[in-house]
Amino acid sequence: MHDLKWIREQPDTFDAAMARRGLAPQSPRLLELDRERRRLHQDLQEMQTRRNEASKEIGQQMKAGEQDAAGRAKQEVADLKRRMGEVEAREQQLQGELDDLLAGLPNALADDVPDGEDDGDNVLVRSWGTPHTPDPAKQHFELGEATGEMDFELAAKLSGSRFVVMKGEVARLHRALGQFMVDLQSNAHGYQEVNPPVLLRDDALYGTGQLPKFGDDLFRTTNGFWLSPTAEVPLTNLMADEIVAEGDLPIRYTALTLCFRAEAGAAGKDTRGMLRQHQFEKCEMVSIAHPDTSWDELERMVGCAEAVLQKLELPYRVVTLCSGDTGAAARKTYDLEVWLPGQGLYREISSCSNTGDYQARRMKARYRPAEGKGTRFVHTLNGSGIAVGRALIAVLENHQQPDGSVRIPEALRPYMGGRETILAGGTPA
RNA sequence: GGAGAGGUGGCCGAGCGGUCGAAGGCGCCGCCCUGCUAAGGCGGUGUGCCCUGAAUUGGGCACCGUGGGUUCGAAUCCCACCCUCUCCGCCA
Repeated sequence: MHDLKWIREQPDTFDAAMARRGLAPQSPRLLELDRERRRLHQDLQEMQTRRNEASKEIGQQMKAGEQDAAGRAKQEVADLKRRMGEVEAREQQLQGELDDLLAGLPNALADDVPDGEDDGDNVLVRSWGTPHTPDPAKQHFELGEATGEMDFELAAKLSGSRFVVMKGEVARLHRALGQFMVDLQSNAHGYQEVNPPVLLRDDALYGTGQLPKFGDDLFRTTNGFWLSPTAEVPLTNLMADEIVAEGDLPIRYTALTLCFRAEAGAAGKDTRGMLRQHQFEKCEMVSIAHPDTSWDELERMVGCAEAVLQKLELPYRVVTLCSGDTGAAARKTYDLEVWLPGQGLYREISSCSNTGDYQARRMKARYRPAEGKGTRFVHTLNGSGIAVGRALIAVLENHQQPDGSVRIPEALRPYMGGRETILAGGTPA
């Protein structure tokens, strides 16, 4: 959601920002609606003022027994009310139109976001670790299916495509990864652990920007709940309609939750294996930040996500998403891409964004400045810290041994009952 | 799912047709008093929008769960919806 005052004051800047998103100039129509709406609003206010005055007069006249005067005043208010009804209906219509337009517009990109079409134009920031390709370099599903502990056919029986059944050591590894991540983000990085609902109401999805435009990507229950596509939604919406003290910022939350995505636009993409599932686990980080420090907070958050990959000994690189690849709610996004030797590619495993006040405006999340009056919108950030299913893939593929077994990285062993290796000799646990 | 109660300002809690943006208390902020502390005194303390302005200036409008309605006038009356709580049922 954009600030109408900003659009009024700097329509050219605003249109330039929308142009980077591939949109035609929006300000002429918005400002036309805004002008007309405000004109009607002023008329309405004047009529309301007069009505309030007249009603007071009527009260006094009735008390004083001046029936005639009271009758005349009542007539005046009756006329006024008829006109007010018309003006009010028109104003509401314009307001609705304006809200709909504004709600559908993407966030303005940060100045340092590179221009580009798609993920091919993303810009490398740094990389960590040395990608190596074991021989043989099996894909994760080959490793998992070899012992029967990762089973897609079994999952298809229950739920169709884009689901998996994990068993034994693979299931244990998956659980270990999730625990490890949420422990790291909460204990070491200061994010408060939260266990939120993942069945959500319309308002929550609207607040973070999935609605009204991207409902197709989501699952919905028959009684109107949305299945959370990421804990970003419940965690960020904890701040909806709240006003916090300036000194309370930043507020940092983390949660390990299931995520559900319809993957409507991904037909035929990544159909093999666990890379793209309708249901997956993710450790999410959300920061509620002061506007002055939200860019620093973004860098910090990326570091918190990177820490996971470093401790898991997984080579990765950090890229800045280009204009065409940056999500609608974000001002700027860093992706972490982990090396997957089975595919011989870097693949996204975390995405960290600063949305500025875009989501905060939608959900009315504010803080009270220590100095001065009024309230200001907070900035909200979200990042994966990190996707559990994809981390599982990365661990299997990067730490696979020639015999098909997989070495457990040091940091994970406490969560694996001390085990150093799994899938040894193709023997199920 | 059945029966009942209720949704008012940061919190508690009055108000039940006009003078209510809303008593009172708590909390918070400022000042005063008390040679410390506690107690006490005075004042202030919601949000959004519109007009105006150099301004944290002046003025106005709206908001007492949400949306409608009745009325000259609604926090107060009526209707619908949402939510919360209690008991019963079911259940991890």
